[in-house]
Amino acid sequence: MSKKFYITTPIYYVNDKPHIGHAYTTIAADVLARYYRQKNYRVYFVTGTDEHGAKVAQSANAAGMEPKAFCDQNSALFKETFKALNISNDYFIRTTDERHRVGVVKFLSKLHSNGDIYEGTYEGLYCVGCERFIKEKELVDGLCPDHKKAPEKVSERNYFFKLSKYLPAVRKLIEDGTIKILPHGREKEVLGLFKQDLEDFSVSRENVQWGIPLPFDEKQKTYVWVDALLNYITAIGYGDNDAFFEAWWPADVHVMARDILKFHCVYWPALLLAAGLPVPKVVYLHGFFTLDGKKMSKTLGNVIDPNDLVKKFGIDATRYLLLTQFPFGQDGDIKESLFAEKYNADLANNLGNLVSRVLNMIEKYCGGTVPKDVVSPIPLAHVGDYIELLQFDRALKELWEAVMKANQIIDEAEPWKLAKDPGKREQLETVLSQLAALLLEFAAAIEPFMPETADIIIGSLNEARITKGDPLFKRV
RNA sequence: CGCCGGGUAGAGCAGUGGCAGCUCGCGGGGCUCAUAAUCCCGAGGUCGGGGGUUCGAAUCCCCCCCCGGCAACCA
Repeated sequence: MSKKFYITTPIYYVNDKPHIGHAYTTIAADVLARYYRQKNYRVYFVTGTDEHGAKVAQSANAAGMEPKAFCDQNSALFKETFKALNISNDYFIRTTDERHRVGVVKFLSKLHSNGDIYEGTYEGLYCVGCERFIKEKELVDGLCPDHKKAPEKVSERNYFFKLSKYLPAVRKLIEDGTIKILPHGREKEVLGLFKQDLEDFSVSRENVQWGIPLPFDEKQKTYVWVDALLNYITAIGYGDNDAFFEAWWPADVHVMARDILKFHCVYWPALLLAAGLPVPKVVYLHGFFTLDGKKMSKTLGNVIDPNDLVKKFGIDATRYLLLTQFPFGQDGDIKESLFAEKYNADLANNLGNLVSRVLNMIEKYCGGTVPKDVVSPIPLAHVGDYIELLQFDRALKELWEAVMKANQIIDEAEPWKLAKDPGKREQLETVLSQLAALLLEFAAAIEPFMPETADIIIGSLNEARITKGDPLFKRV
């Protein structure tokens, strides 16, 4: 039996349309999923949408829709976008799914009966303008800095999770590497959190309507973050399919952006321990990016819709362009204006043109068949290792070095001259066969990143009669 | 206030103690199989500023400046 690999993205909040941040995370996870499938792992790849909470209810109201209808509409947008990006998820979970509700109820009931959930009162300062609780130290002269208004003192009856009881255990699991937090710098950040103010947190909301009712107090709704985290287990059958759940849990890797580190590296393991479940093996926090040096935001109007990129550059190019902006795991800046430049240079000129030259010469000089069975002259030794470490930029760099080297080989060998000299037939056939082998090896290695491109290259070279065909990437 | 990250050629980024690298762009040359593509050569950097450690620092330590993020249900 081959090894299993369960990989997740965060579930995305349906309050917003999909943007390139969502695309970035999901493409990265997709690369891993495809890579491990290629290695014959049994892979289960889950993404989905997070649909509860006051904010969604408000947005639905503003749109004149019922919350569920609003969620149906926006969740569908994510599904469509991921399809447009050729994301190979095995399952798409929605927190409004009935099976998710069943799992959440089971989970919370368990914690409640274990005594890890207790009733308390949350007291805080609430700013109506911000529509949130703010901390005393955030206030300027006793007023909300954004709205210049005094916050109201509000107390709310809530149920709390005994986080404090599990903190030492979670910390130990991180320190001894049972839960790997990557890249390495992030582990330090998480361990730093344990020295700060980690308190028991509320798992319910009294005045939120749009949510999953608590099994032990139907008037209260499940706090949306708890609801959301549980997707990782309900998606694989916690609550309605024990065998399936046992087969896949724990997650081999949770991929996400670094802003939700605390929820995934502290709260989530603690909740799992309380329920007597294994903890995830790896949590990978990738970097944040800015757009043209500015934070991505709706008010600045610099949000990029991944569907627009796909329309302009195609699916594989969009995947490539997003992952090659900066090292995965670090922060970086994305300049949309550079996409076209990089597309032309890397994809149209280097790779696309290489494929054209090789296919054309095989068609012209060798009658459309690869004459010899030889090995590629350029090894791709580390691509797999880099992918396993989520160093996508390095993997792609090694692949592109091979492409550039291939172009050099052609210029040095000058097959067009060899073709004119019958005495050099042997050399001609060898070099073209080597190039064909190189392209096949390249295609296999690029498949996790650019599945369609890989198929086209492999398909072209497997034709009974190879022809030049259409350009892989037209210049823009 | 706190916490995290960044400031390296015109642009985008690697490099974390030992002669400063890659890609794009730019200038010159070559080739003609190819998507005005490709190949070769070249110009271009006080590695944010200052101080220190060291035989030696972009790389380690201290101070400062600038940019971004988290803390706020936008990956």
